[in-house]
Amino acid sequence: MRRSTPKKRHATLADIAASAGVTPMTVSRVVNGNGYVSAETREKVLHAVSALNYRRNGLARGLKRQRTDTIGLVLGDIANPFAAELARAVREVMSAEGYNVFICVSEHSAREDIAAFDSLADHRVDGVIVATRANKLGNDRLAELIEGGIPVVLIGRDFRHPQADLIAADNLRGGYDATAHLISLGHKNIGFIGVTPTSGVGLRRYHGYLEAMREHGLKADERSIVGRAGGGDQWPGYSTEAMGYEGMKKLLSLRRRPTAVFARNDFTAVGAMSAAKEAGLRIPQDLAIVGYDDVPLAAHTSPPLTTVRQPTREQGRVAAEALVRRMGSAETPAREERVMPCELVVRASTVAE
Amino acid sequence: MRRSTPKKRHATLADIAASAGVTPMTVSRVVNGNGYVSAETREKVLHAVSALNYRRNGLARGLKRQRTDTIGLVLGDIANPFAAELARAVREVMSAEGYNVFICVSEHSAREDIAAFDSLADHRVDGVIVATRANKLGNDRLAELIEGGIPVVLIGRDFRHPQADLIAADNLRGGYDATAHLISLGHKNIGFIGVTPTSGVGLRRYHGYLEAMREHGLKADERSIVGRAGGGDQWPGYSTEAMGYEGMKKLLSLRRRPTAVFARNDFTAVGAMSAAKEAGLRIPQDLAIVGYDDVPLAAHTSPPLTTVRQPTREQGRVAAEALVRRMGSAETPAREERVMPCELVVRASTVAE
DNA sequence: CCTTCCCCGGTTAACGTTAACAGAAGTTGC
DNA sequence: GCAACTTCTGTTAACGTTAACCGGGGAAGG
Repeated sequence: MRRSTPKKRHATLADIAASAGVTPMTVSRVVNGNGYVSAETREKVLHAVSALNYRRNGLARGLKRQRTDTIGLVLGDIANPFAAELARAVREVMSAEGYNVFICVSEHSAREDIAAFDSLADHRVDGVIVATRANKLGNDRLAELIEGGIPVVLIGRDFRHPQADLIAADNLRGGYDATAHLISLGHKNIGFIGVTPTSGVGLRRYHGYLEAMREHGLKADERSIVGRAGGGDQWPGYSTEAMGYEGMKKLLSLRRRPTAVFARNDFTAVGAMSAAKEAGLRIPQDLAIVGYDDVPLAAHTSPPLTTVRQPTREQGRVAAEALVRRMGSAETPAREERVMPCELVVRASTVAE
Repeated sequence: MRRSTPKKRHATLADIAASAGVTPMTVSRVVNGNGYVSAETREKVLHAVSALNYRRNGLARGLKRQRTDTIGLVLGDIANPFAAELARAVREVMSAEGYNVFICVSEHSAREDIAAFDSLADHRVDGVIVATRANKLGNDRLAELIEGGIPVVLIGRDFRHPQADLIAADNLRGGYDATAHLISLGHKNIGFIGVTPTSGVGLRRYHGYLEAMREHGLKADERSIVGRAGGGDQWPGYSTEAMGYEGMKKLLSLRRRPTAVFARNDFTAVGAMSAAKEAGLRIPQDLAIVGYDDVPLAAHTSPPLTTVRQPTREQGRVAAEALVRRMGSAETPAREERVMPCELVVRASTVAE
């Protein structure tokens, strides 16, 4: 038998007050645990609270108190272990400080970026941590929010604003180190998977790659740099095994195929490995591969993947602490920037054991 | 030079109204695009809006309107491609319906589960989709919320409530099929990685495994069932390569080691593969492995992983649609349950090519 | 006994928005 | 010419909470 029940309205302070024979103010004191209330009154109130299944209204509360004890975290891609780790670190700090964390996902689209900012701003979160990639429209809206008075901290988003802190890993250096590592192994023809040369602006690790090639007198052949086709949105923004797989296939079809490949991240690297093995190449003897991020998976590929570890947890922690500071101060503090070092992790995908 | 700027207060309707020489109500009409406003007045108002960088206060608005056009999505583990895909599907439907989605992460802890529910309830979201694993405390709080009138839809959470819909994949059948597949290949000694036999209650795919073994007259040896050590929280809830790796090591040390393994999910399977290869075993000749979820990675392991695909996107979509229906109806509709079929995907980790 | 301080609880007035209603001016229809 | 309707704007009163203030009763201290 299927039945519908009429919808209930939420109990309010006034309902509890009436039921307990006190004023709403007294109930407020009880549920918030501040002010003086006699044990007897508290008892009565708590009884009514649980009898009526009362939950305080955060909207009214936030409106009155002018704060919500909530922050927003904007992520580009939730499927990414990097984002997950970041979120975990942010949450740890914020929980300890008494804040809730609401996560919004932008899927790496400027439009969704803006939608996320707006929706968080509308809800009057006390602050926002933004960890999505930079884009013009998003930056503009972000500037508006910041100038409107919302504390903002950026993680790895290439956007400077005098009133927002920026935390980032040193991806330029990481990309440089990864490439230099391959060069030191004797590789001269090194490919890059994960960005189209014409639109790779802003991808730091790609620029690190270019810099290392140039500094060592090597040519970064445009044909050895592959990424999403036509700059379109064929792949969901960040990174996929599919992108690495397709990219590698393209590289393998070149007349002078690279002897080493630097992939923009570990998943792309895994896809590339898969394509290489399918073509009968041995790793690292026939082809050396480097990834980026050191996701848990990287230690368990075969062979295990050489990669660049970024201090994910630390970035999250530092960003959260910066935001707490920013939210706590009556003035808007001046901008701070922290660039944190990455670390090359050498495994068997570049150096045979 | 470092400088602090004094914090700004947000402009309100009244500020705009004063600046444009109209009443707040008129401004409200302009920013919400309803009611009649002359073109001339609208122009004046919009001018003031952008000049003062006005953003409407969602708290006040929500308080007055008794709705926030926002829903909450509670996930257990954000690092998981399954969760990511789910979130994407939910967001797609919800965006189209005009709702924002705020995501909360519980890290598979009952306490965080409750914290997430409370924080969403406090913010008076219009509805909640819960995709975390069941636990007693969380279920109890969830029941309170539901009975308090918040529309709730569950995804894959083993908890029945007469006023909440439940969407789930048929993990029992999936686990059965995976195991039956191994049995049909001639395996008799089949291990399971990802659950401790004593506390594996509620993990459907594990029960599917047990059922298949029993039905085919095979014994599921307790020593061949491995999971987190001591039921503690050594691994972050869900699944990791590390768990699969350690679990496999344990299985390999048995006197009668299994010839096939069913892992609770793909990441666990990858870890297991890594340990098996390290021990010099060939897959699938010496050891067959099946995973679960069919994450993008699964097609790119070596060998590619046999796994069970669940209709992730569909679950998200169906759940979102159910929630929309639930939020839209004046009555609280009766419970609906949808169990969606899984599909065995055979690859080279069980059957050599 | 009088001051001072601590408890305990009530009263008032917002916080920023919008639903509901009211009214004025112009327009249409017959 | 008058009713009925449309267009525009303003007024009022919440939505549910809490900061700030007020006051009475009792205990403590001189």
